[in-house]
Amino acid sequence: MDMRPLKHFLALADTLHFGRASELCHVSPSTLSRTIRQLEQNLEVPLFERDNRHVALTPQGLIFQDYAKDALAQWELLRHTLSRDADELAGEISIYCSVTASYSFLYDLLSDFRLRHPRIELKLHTGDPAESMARVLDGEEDMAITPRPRSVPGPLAFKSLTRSPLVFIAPAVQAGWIPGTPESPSDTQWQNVPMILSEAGLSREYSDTWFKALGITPRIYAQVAGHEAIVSMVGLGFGVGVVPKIVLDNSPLVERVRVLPVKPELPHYDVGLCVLNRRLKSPLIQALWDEVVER
Amino acid sequence: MDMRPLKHFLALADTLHFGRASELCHVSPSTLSRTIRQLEQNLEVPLFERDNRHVALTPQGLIFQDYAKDALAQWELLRHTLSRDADELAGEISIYCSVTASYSFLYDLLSDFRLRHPRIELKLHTGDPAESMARVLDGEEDMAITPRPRSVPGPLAFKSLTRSPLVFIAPAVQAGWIPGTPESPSDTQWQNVPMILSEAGLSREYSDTWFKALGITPRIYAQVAGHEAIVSMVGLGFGVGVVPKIVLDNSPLVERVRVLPVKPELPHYDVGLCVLNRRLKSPLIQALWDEVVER
DNA sequence: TGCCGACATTGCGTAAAACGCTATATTTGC
DNA sequence: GCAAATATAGCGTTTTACGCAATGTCGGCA
Repeated sequence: MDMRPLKHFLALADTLHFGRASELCHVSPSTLSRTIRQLEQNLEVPLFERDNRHVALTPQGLIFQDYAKDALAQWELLRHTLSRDADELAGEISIYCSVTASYSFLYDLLSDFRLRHPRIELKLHTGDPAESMARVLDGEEDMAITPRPRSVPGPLAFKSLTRSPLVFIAPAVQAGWIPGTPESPSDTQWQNVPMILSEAGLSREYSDTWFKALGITPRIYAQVAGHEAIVSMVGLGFGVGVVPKIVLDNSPLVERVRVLPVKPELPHYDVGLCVLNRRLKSPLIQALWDEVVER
Repeated sequence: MDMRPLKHFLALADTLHFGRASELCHVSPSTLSRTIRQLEQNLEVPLFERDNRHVALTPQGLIFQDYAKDALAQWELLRHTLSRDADELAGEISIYCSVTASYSFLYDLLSDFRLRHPRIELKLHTGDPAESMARVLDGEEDMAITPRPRSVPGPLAFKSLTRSPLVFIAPAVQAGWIPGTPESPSDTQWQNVPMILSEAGLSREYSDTWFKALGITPRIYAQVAGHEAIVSMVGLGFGVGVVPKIVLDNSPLVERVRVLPVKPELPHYDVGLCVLNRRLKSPLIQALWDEVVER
């Protein structure tokens, strides 16, 4: 935006003298004269009454003077606002994660980040990790805390934050169907166990693979969205579930459940930050990304 | 003021697509791209995060979007305001006149003018007509109602509005010093008459000339600024005054004074509108001038 | 009254910039 | 891996902006 016409106008309105005003603006008198003429043609009203000897503001010029002062002030204010924002990163980052992530390591990460970039607002959306990839790919969220999938989609970048074993959990109270010897699984031992599994997502895939590898057909009692809900249901005694251990560690129901020491163990759950590759160029995203990389 | 950068920015911010935005703005995509880049360089902050495939507003872009909408709205508002003012004359005209003028013919003139140009504000300043010329010449007033001087100064235009005889007035009540036979003036008759005259101005000049022509040296009791004050003092019985008859006609004290039928009569007082020639180009001034000419 | 100086404006030649077309590089979706 | 999409850089042309010098006009002053 070229604000010179406004500045030139104001200089002339102040001095009422083309020569002096043009000096103030560091342009030739002819340039100033043409600038004013352009303004007048643009607005289709005369701003100055003038002859070869006198210059005076018209009533419209008086109105325009108010406008010009205002517009210039707003422009300068904008520049200051923006330049302050340029020095210090500011804006908004939306992060999708599970409740557990928001309670555990993510909390520390974001605390540090917030101290370093107080003017970046973080919007935390919690939900089922199974959806996290899709949400990031669709651009609904800037980032997500998500388990590393078997293969990371091309447009996505993934940075591991923590690992956590997937574990079988059973109610802390006794129940007839809880496998007595989880170290040596067998179809008979598992066929009557009511399983509480994720509807979808990596933990479900790993569970399915685990059962399939042992030739076991599990009895699925409930399919749940969100690991935290699995803990709840298991704690209530509805069955046996599979969750990352970190979910357990951050659950208020940890006393109500116990880990079944099954063999073979389930794979580890690699939890990390996930973001569109191209969005890494954004200074805000990059700042958070770098914070993670430092760890 | 070229507002296109703002329009282009807003189009891009809406569509987030250079191709479509450039169509909306009737420019080529490369032009739009350069316009945005210029804005960003000017403000020294990025407004869009973009690669070859995606466009997104930065936090600063969001701020600028608010600014741009606002600035454009104000600009349009200004244009409307000014164009309305262009159709209908608006502004301010200052007029200097005597109290009498403001009470008499000027009132009618301005009433009509106000109906025709309701958006022109008139600022009436009253004072001694003797000063009127100087005030107009100095640019302190746009116009003045003033007696036509013996010779009108070059830079001034004068348009006669009305004529009024200069008259001698005496108190209505009897007083020993009031000339008994004003039709035949003589030094003896006048030498003891306390005269109440203008400090300056045409009426004073004419009075002086009248006395001089008759070889009379008047006894000046008081020199007053403003004809109305002369009527007051005469009405109070302090002496004999010289005022334009029109002042008398508009005075509440008209019953307290009477006109002396002196011979020879004083010249007529030619009262009219006076304005700087060069200011006649101003549409406002011209409108009022034309109104006078029509009469 | 006539001349001089001040000053806004215009003509003109040059410099700069703006514009559109085309080409290019990169990315996405199939 | 290929083809479509798309923001952008290069380039030649057109438009615009700028300053200098000239012009015309208005006040002031002798």
